Amino acid sequence: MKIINQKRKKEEIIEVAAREFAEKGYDGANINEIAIMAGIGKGTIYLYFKTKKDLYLETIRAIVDRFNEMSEQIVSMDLNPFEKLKLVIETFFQLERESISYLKLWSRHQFQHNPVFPEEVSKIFKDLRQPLCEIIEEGVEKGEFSTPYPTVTGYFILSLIVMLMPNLQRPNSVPLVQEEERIPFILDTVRKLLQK
Amino acid sequence: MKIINQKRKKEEIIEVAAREFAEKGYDGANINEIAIMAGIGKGTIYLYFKTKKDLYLETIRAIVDRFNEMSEQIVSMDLNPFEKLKLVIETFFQLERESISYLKLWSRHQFQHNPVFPEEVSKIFKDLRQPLCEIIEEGVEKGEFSTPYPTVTGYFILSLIVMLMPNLQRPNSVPLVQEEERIPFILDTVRKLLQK
Amino acid sequence: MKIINQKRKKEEIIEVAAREFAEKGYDGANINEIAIMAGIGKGTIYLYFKTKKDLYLETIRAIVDRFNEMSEQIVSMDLNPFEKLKLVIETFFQLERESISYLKLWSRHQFQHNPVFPEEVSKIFKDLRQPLCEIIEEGVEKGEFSTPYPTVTGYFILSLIVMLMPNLQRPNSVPLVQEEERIPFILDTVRKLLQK
Amino acid sequence: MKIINQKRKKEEIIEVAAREFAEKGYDGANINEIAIMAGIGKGTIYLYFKTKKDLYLETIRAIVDRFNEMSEQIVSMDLNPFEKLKLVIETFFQLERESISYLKLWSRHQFQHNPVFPEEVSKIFKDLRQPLCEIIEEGVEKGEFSTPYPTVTGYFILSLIVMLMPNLQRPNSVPLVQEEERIPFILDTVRKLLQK
DNA sequence: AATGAATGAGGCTTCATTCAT
DNA sequence: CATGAATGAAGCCTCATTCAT
Repeated sequence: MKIINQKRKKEEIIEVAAREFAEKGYDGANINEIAIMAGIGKGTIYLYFKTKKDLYLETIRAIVDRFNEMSEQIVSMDLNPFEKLKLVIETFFQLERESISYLKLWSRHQFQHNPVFPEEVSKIFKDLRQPLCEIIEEGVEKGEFSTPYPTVTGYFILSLIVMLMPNLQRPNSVPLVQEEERIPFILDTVRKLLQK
Repeated sequence: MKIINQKRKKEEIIEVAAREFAEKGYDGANINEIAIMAGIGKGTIYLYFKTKKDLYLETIRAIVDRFNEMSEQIVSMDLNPFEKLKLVIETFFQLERESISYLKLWSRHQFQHNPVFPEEVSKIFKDLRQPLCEIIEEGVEKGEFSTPYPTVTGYFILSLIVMLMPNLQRPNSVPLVQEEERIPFILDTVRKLLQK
Repeated sequence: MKIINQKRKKEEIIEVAAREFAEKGYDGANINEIAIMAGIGKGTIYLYFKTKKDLYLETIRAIVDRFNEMSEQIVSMDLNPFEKLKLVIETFFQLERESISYLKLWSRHQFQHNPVFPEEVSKIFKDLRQPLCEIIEEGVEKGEFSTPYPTVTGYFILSLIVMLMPNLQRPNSVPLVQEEERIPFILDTVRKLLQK
Repeated sequence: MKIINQKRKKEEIIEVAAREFAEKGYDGANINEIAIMAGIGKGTIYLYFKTKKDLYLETIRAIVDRFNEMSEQIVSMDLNPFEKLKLVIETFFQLERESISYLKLWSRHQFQHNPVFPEEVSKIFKDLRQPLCEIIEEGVEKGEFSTPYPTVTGYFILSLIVMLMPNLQRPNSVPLVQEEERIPFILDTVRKLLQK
């Protein structure tokens, strides 16, 4: 019972911390502000996380776990690879609406070298499943897709998805693709990249 | 004469600052270390840049300028769009070898929602030319390429290029594509995405 | 009955607190650790002691009381002064084996200008009997001892005793005197200092 | 030149720090207050000392060095042991008047186990010369003194000296010996302890 | 023009103390 | 009575920035 409450409290703090870290970055984030936003005292955070770094890494870890959960659900479904891809893509756009902070933090480390705790973060990201990659590999094995680099293509599609999320981009950096056009466009691109 | 020296000095400082910012991020970067690495006194930096933020933004500005220069050179050449694309791609891989710091800083703002000075950096990036986008648009106009979203496709190819630069990625995050395979693979992908 | 239990509880806490204070000093001591070592909750300590300072002072007070009890026993015995001195000395070495924490705390205030709560501690130490001093004064009165400063000599002997307790000294600071040699050496010194 | 100034600055800070540490102990001392008392900014202290602990240990080290200098001077003089002892004793009382902070800090670690950085402090105190011990040993060798434990006797005399410094004692703890009586009394005691 | 010694705002972290259960 | 989760004051330390030389 107590342990469950502890866990819930940690999750609450992580939720708030994710917002702060996503908005201001690791160094810009302020433990005190996180506490205030979480409606608790500064010291309370230290009951649940040993240091700011710890809080950050546990936040990253929580994101990885959440992503993996979703990946597992989709990958294990009884669908053909293309339908699975579509589902993953839809799920990402759902995340954009529901968990933009998580998505920001994830993308900051998913793509490109980031200077905050590279080793530790890399270790955590080792556990992150890449459903697009897995599905494409599966499709190639089944003979439904064709590409010389399935994994790279998976990451590549991922970057296209992210590119079409205005909230993850610099303002005005990437031209608007109408919301309802995004998924068809991505699927069309997938087809081009993976057709036999 | 004096002004020329001033300009050279600024460029030298920016060169060093780019290394520091690329390696440690904005907050992690240390003005004193930049001074030491530049072989000058800490105070001297403040003769050329009002604040650390200023130095950072001017560094970003310098990168944008340098990139634009190269873009201008290539775009204005008398080549067909596909050959231009190839040249841009080759130039990026050349940058990877010669100016990794610039590339890191550029990619951090090009592809990541980076939390440092988003408005100011966005303003600077507004001036950044996107040669891939321009060339693809040109190719579409000339009827040599076909794609519903030329600009997005330009950014998309860009992200593929970056993805194949191990130095810009988390360690072990993206599978190795042999160096001599990279450009052919990218060009092949370009063809798939832009073929009529 | 309840009050008796209260008293016993206080004594238990003080016992543990003495260990912690002796080992880590006042500031280094940790209320939570004291609670854990005492097998009670942190809040419980505050049912018995208003503040950490209070706990410290009551610990000192307890030590003074315990020492006084022993002093009273010995001083009131029907022995000649020299035998009493010997008994006191033996008692101190017994304390070294059985109550090293008490001894450490006592000696820290008996011999060192210790910066924690000097006034309050001084007030408590006013009540501390100095059996060596008393006995020497008695001996001088009875004409068995001779010294111009009986009290100082008492303290002086005390410091010799403490000096021969390795556990109270900096590691390796004072050369070893074999355990069985200590009391004879002290008594010999006493004779030198007090002989007529 | 610059290095000399640096050294002088360090010494100035140590001078002030010694006062603060002597008065309030390590934990009670406040870096900011030390800075204010030294008439400098808080950050300046950190130009000369890496941490508060470092400042403390360097303060202890400075005390040890100063004491050693005096010891060397006296021990190497061409006097007989008894006259040297007298000189050492006089020097200590001179220190009492001129460097009470140093004396307080020294005595806090010279006598008895102290909880602040015991290992590091012990290492520094290993270098502290004990002139009384040295002189007594010399006297024993020359056949002028007689005692089974020359070193212990040296420490013992030392504790008598300290005991007669009211400023190092709890208020009212040790009875007053008139200032002009102190040295004769100590010398008399020395004679008793060391006579053949 | 160039320097680097000095500064102090700001942020992380600890821990004695409180109080709702 | 007893608890321990929660608090926030307090203090160490960093580092961008200043300014006297």
